[in-house]
Amino acid sequence: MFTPIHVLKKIPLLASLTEADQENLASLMKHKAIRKGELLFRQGDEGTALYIILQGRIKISVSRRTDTVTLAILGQGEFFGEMALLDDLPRSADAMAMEDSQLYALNRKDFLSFLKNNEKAVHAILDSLSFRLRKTDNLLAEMCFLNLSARLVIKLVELAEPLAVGAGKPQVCTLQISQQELADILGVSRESINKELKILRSKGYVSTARNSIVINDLELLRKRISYWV
Amino acid sequence: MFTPIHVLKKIPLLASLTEADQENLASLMKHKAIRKGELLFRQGDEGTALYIILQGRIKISVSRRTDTVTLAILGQGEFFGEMALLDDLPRSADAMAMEDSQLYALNRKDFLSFLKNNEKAVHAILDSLSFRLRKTDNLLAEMCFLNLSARLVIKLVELAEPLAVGAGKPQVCTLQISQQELADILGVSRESINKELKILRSKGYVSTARNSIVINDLELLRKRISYWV
DNA sequence: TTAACTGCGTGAACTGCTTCATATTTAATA
DNA sequence: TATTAAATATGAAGCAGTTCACGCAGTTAA
Repeated sequence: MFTPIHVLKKIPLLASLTEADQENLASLMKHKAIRKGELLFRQGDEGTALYIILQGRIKISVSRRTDTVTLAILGQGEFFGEMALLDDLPRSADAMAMEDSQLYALNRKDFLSFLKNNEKAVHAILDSLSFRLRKTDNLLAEMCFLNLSARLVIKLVELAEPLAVGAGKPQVCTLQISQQELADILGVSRESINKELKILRSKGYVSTARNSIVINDLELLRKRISYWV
Repeated sequence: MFTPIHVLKKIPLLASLTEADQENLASLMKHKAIRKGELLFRQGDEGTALYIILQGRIKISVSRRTDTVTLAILGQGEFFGEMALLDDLPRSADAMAMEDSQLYALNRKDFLSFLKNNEKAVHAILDSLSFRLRKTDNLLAEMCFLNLSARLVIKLVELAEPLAVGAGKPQVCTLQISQQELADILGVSRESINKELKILRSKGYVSTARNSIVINDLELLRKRISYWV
């Protein structure tokens, strides 16, 4: 069976548990594999479970007609889907796998009784909700205050940050993302993204290819942000 | 002393408490009066207390240079400022009194120990954070999907809803708000709001005056929303 | 009772982003 | 390998909302 206990240990939500409790909880969770492009749930669905990402990336987004706006992209160790369990309202967004992914699913009943017995887990949830609220508020402010050029650079750096671990100079960083996905994240058209990337390319900040953007020097982009923020 | 216990009883956060506990908690809280236009705290401040609104309206907003975007307007019975207490980060926004207001302030230590001893209060906090997160996500989606005409009507109805209690037909409703304030809420310029209001006025939906907008028939506006949403 | 200020009303010019149309390149698959 | 589909590239036209400029009316302060 697939039991990556080393992943569980890294999850803040579960960090407070003893190893025995972790294993115990793990046995309650259902392992779930999902292929790129598949929907885990969609807006309006009843919320039945919380998900923890063992591997892969999950996109949380809201759609209307043909338009889509991406609220978050979550990766290994992060969890999502707890909101509908807490307030008993329908799913507020879609959750889709951006790549083949491995998840743990914890159903409503087990999640709530887990919360009841683990004060630290409650704090982890409170922390995470606070964090997300701050992030969304920020996003809203950015949306109002900054134009696309600025928002794109900020988002590129944000996406690159977790990938740029090495200390080499210059810090090169490859984002596996399509222009359409970037457009959805920033709430603009794909063409606008393309136009902005052209400018960044001409200035040597990035190189682009199909489904990828290479940041040639992350530090340079970081400096560029301070112009606006 | 000013002890509006009838207000406390209506606050979901405290509803689970016995009357004795409510009085006890009330004695821990500091009463605070604040005049229109005064700042309770500003972005970047250290978070020292949670506030409960006894009377008045508090605007939560973020500013940059001369621009402002309003994240929420809170009224009687609502609480705010808990985020910075939960995650120990600086205030993420400004809080300003839109009118002379009466508040209760509960300091960090008392709030956290209150949470520790009241499971239901924890749930109230979780609920409220979930609710706000849903609301902000919605706002972001609206911002991306809808033009100003739509967003303005939606916001007018949202602001009018709590004031329109009577069942008279048509439901008339007066909003005490300036065009600048509306503009800040919707993240657009005052001139744009003025232009849209002119259209709504010409169609008979609203009448306007200095610092006020009268909705002539709330139901009519509600119907108008369904065109877009 | 002026004077100064604040909030509203409005037009003109501008601009950032959208939409549409059309190619081109690259990857998937029959 | 040929065919199809998906992602990128780019320009032209349009439009929603901004900025700036100004006038006006009601409200507050001197």
